[in-house]
Amino acid sequence: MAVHEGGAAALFRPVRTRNAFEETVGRLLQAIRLGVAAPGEKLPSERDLAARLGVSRVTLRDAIRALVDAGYVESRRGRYGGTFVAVTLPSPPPRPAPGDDLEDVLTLRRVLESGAAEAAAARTLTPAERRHLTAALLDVSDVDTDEAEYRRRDSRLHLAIAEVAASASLTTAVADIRTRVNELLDAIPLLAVNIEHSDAQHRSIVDAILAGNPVAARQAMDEHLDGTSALLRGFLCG
Amino acid sequence: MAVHEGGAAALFRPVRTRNAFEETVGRLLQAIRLGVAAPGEKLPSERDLAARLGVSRVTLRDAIRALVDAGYVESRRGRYGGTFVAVTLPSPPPRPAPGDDLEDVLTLRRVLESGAAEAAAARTLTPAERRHLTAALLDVSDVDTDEAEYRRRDSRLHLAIAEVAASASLTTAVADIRTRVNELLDAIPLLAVNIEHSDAQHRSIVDAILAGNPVAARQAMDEHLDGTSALLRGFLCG
DNA sequence: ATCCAAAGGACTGATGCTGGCCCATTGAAC
DNA sequence: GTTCAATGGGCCAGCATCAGTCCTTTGGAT
Repeated sequence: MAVHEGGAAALFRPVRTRNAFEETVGRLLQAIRLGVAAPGEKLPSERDLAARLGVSRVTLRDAIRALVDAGYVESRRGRYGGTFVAVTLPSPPPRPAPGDDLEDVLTLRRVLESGAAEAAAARTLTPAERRHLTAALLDVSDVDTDEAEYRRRDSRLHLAIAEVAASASLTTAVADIRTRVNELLDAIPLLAVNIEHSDAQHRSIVDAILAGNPVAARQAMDEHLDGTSALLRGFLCG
Repeated sequence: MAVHEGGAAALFRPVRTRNAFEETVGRLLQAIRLGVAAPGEKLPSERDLAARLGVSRVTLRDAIRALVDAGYVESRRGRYGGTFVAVTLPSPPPRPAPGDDLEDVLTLRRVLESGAAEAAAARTLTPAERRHLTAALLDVSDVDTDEAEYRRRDSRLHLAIAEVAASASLTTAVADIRTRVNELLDAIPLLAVNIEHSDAQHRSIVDAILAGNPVAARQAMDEHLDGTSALLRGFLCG
């Protein structure tokens, strides 16, 4: 009698997809792409970052070196020096075919992000959290025609929603799934119409969360996600 | 201007919590604890497992050795030999205080598992999937007073629900969160009353999924999870 | 003008993990 | 009874990664 095949795939998956160097590059890229580290901003010092990422300074430096070469960051020596996110970011390399995992990504995103919205609305938010959320919302609606910048602020709003759900693991999961979704979005054009829709939907979501209405928050998020899901399916699958 | 503090914590978290050996032990233990590898069953061969886990055979063997020493598995040499899950599993070591992450775990679990139930109900299941789900349901209701065995079958049912949601990443996430929940459950007693309640709730969940009713599936799962959440909060927090 | 603290840059020895190779054991098939 | 294939057991050279240490650059404080 051998192990049950169904669940085995989920558990006997690779323990480590990438090595420490690659993971580190990925993590930094993720921070830049999601807008957590905005253009021009300074990253933490190498010693600090290495400690936070649980990686040796050598490995971190190799990763930073790769990002410098690729044009994502710049390093300056001396006191008040550091590593800075480039003011003008390189455009991401063209992605290969998204393949089977389109539905995988969309399914997981719906579960995580709608769940986060509901969980956030179910809590009693502190004033700081309410401000954080509102600020992120205003940021998104305040972009003039820079597609890349819009996508970063959009990600930051969605991350902020996950944050106020007050589950660190959930925030992490949302950050990961957004990175995957963004990779797919990079392959398709962003239309002004979509942005207008999104802005209105963002407002509904945040309103529902601030009002403490979990059902409405979930529903608003569902609607919002359905929009981009349809967009992605249309461009990538049709 | 430094990086935005909120999201930074989610992204600048450790790249690797544990080393390859520890991760491997954890993965195998997870498979055993969740009942994916049931007592007496044979694990895949070392060469096969090492490949699936993306780890060298040396590392895998070290991990297996640790599990042999701990009494979780037994190895037999020769053709038709292999590594077998022990027939009587050791009881898990007493856990330290669960601490802050109780709410973290419970929040994420609700998001993932209720989301999985809804996603599963939203699909049109194949006959094989319907059978898989039904079989897992019958398995759970068919346990006589063996607490550990009950928990394994319970986990397998919940995993089966995630599987029929047809998102590999979601299945993985559910497996991980269940491992964390089970660690907490190990610290508290399981009452017969709870089992009866659970059986009825399991039936409602599966019924809703088979009927293709996402709203009912989510609601049933929410109710089910609320039960154990309350139990855990009561025992661990009060 | 000098000093100094904070940052990046560079090196080294120790350790973990890998990939490959061969040996030892077992039970079925012939 | 011999053979053979599949499996666990063990070993080793090489590479990745780590922790620690020291050097270099820079600009504000004195």
